[in-house]
Amino acid sequence: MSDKLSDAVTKAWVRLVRARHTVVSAVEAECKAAGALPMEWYDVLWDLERHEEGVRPFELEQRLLFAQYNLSRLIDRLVEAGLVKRMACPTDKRGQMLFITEPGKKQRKASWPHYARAVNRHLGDKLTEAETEKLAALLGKLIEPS
Amino acid sequence: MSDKLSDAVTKAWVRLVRARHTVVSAVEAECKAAGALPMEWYDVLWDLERHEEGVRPFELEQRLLFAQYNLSRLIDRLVEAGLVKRMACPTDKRGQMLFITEPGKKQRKASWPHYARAVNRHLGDKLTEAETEKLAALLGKLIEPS
DNA sequence: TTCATATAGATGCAATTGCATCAACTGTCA
DNA sequence: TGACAGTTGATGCAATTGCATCTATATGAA
Repeated sequence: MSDKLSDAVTKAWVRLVRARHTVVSAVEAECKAAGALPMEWYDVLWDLERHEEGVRPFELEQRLLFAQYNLSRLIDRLVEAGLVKRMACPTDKRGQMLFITEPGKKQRKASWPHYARAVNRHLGDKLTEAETEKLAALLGKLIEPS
Repeated sequence: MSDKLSDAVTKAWVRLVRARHTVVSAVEAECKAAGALPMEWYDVLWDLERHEEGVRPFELEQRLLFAQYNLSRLIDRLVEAGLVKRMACPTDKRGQMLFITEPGKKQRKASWPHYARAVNRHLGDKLTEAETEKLAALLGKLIEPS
């Protein structure tokens, strides 16, 4: 029983993977061509920008669903690119606090319109407002903890 | 205008990425722990199994949305593992025909129940039948060519 | 305190991916 | 025909990812 998949579940599974792939690769290709930052970089910068008080890497890891070792190296790259600053964490000597730099803010902001346009084109324009809300609601159920 | 994202579109975009990540990583982790084949291997084998007459790599590329260079090397690995056979293509000397081997069929089949259970658990069980169908229909609209 | 266990983050190494480009055909059109 | 653009698949090299493990510090129980 539990190792039968209904047609509906199979279809939803396949389409979840396909739709995400189709939409994300179209958006990323367009944004890359336009010179925008990669999506992951954008996400980190955006999170840091909304938390001016500083962010711990493990928070980012949880909020953005990164693997720890990938995030660690992504931060390296962001720091090297001058978009993020690492500071020692005052309350935990193991840890660090991350901050977005001015160039980071500038580049994040410059990338935004490209993402907005691309997401509208490849997602927003394909659904009505009501459908979009319905989709978000259904996807929400897949994310909620069990 | 087109570089504004409505709240609904933003939410759907974020959740599309999150939901796929959450569901796929849960499914893959479970299947891997159970000793099942990786999802990509499974997909290729399943496609080959349904096309006993042989499959050209470029067909796989289109049907399964692989990048050409990734597929080329994935096939290398499958051949090396003895799950797939490469044969010269009789009608196009540039090309090849791919076939699943008996061990390939066996392993594909052995992996199936693990995928079925995991997909049921992480997707099917989170939605009603009607919701699942609605989700598939909405995702379908994101895949359809423009 | 003091030891055991858990958490934060980094890193060496192997595997995979992305990019650019190549060689070997095919198919088309003059 | 025969040049030429297009297709099929492979590959060198750099970048990224995954895995396992490590160091340093924190935390909690005895």
